Amino acid sequence: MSTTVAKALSLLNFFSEVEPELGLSELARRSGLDKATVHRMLVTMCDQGLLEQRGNARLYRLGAGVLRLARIRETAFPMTSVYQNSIDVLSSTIGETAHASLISGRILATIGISESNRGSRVSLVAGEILPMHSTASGLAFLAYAKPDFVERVLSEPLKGKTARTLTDPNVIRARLQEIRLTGYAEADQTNEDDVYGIAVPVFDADGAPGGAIAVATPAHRMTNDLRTKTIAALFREVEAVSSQMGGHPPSEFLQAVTRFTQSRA
Amino acid sequence: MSTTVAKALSLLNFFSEVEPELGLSELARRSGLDKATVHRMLVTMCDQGLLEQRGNARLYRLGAGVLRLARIRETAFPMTSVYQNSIDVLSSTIGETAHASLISGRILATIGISESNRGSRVSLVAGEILPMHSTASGLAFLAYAKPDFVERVLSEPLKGKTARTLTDPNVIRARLQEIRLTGYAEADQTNEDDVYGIAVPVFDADGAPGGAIAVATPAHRMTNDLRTKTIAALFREVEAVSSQMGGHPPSEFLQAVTRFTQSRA
DNA sequence: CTCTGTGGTTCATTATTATCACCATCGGTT
DNA sequence: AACCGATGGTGATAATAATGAACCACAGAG
Repeated sequence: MSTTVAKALSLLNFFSEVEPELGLSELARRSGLDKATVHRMLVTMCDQGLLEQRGNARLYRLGAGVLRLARIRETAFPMTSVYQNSIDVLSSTIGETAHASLISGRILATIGISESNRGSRVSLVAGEILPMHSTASGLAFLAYAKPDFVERVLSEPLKGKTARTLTDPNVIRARLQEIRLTGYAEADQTNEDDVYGIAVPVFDADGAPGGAIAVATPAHRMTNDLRTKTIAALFREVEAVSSQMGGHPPSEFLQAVTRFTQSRA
Repeated sequence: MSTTVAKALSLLNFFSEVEPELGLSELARRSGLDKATVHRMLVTMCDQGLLEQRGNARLYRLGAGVLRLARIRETAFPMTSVYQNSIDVLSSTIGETAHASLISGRILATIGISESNRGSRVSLVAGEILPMHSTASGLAFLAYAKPDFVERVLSEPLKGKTARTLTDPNVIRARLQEIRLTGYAEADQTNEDDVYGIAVPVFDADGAPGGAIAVATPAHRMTNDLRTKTIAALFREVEAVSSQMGGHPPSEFLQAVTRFTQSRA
């Protein structure tokens, strides 16, 4: 994080669906960097198209450059379309909100959402960053991530999002071991009150986790039946996604899936 | 361009639909930067999610971070969807390939393509950067851009893409004046042989040009009839796009449109 | 009219960055 | 095998670019 490029790019993480425009002082405050420093970075990022200034207004927003880059990536390596397909299936069959996330550097980024059409449902914001330790998706990813990646995450301070969030690294390590045995991760109100999440990792061609797909349910609505139904659906879709993108889940994961399906029969 | 952040971000411009993955040495060569420098930049950009390394392979490609950023921008300020709609209409009514581009920093980036379904048609690559001086879109944009922007573009060396490319700044300035009078720009094989482009600028809420929409036709197929038909369609769509996005074309442009429609009646 | 916030600028100091040389590895040739 | 020319990647030092405090100008609130 000591490089200037990293500092500049980290400014991009402050933009979100709910705050798509930010001012100079605001960004300086949040990043902890000097106003002059931030200003220079913003100007160069505008110059490169990653950001742009709202006409007369002084606020900054994400620029057209990100649209172009995303388009290049998506035409060369279609992933959002594949994931979107699967989470659409999930939300319609389960009747709850589903979402997909991909590892982006060291953070997990939501890249697809499919909300259920029920009146009461979990609502998510596009492009949100999922905490690794408190979300089902994060835990599912961590369980299969490289050990040094896991340790880097666990060495950082783990924010308690709710009263039930796991913040003890040792407890989390034990949890990851459980997840490796079952193949899926659960987050019962550990990231947000009243939200029960179940997630499954998605793997790339090298057997490394590339992200996760998940279903988020209002906690009070979760039953044992819905739980097994959701897990089965997630396993089905992770299989579909893997085959479409040439992913190769590790044998450890495939065995867990087999155990689950056999125990149901 | 002297700042390190700009140098790092400029590396992103070497990725394209046809070359979605690039190696360290290749990027160093094209950028003219030192290998070690480029390597450090690539590592930090990977760390920030803008890039990622293809598993075991050494090549770098655009990361999931750009997908996330694009999603945030698109949900907050939907533009690609609006543009896509218009160019779909264009390509189907005219029967030729249409595309849309947005200003991204100092470059014009293709963010939407709608190819015609004819056997012989102009084919475009997604995410391509359009030269300002040799494409119809570029000229249409320049004609309404701020003078200092125009001069900055014209002060750089202008590459002759074909035998017919305009490279003399003074000739181009005169051309921009003509475009302001007519409201549309034409590029008869000035960017690519056998390609005849017609473009119209799109304006944002402040009356500044934000991009362009264009129709590209195989040059041999262009007739006076097709020409006027295309221009009329472009004017219709730029009006549609403007109203949907709250754009405000300057009076100079609106007058040119009026002159065109009256001359047809 | 002050007070406090904003976006933006300047410039001496300092810390980051660029550069060179280097190493390990791979694949094809001789 | 030995060689060659690529490749990706690494470290130390010289050179450069980043930093941060103080500074404007402006706008809205009291």
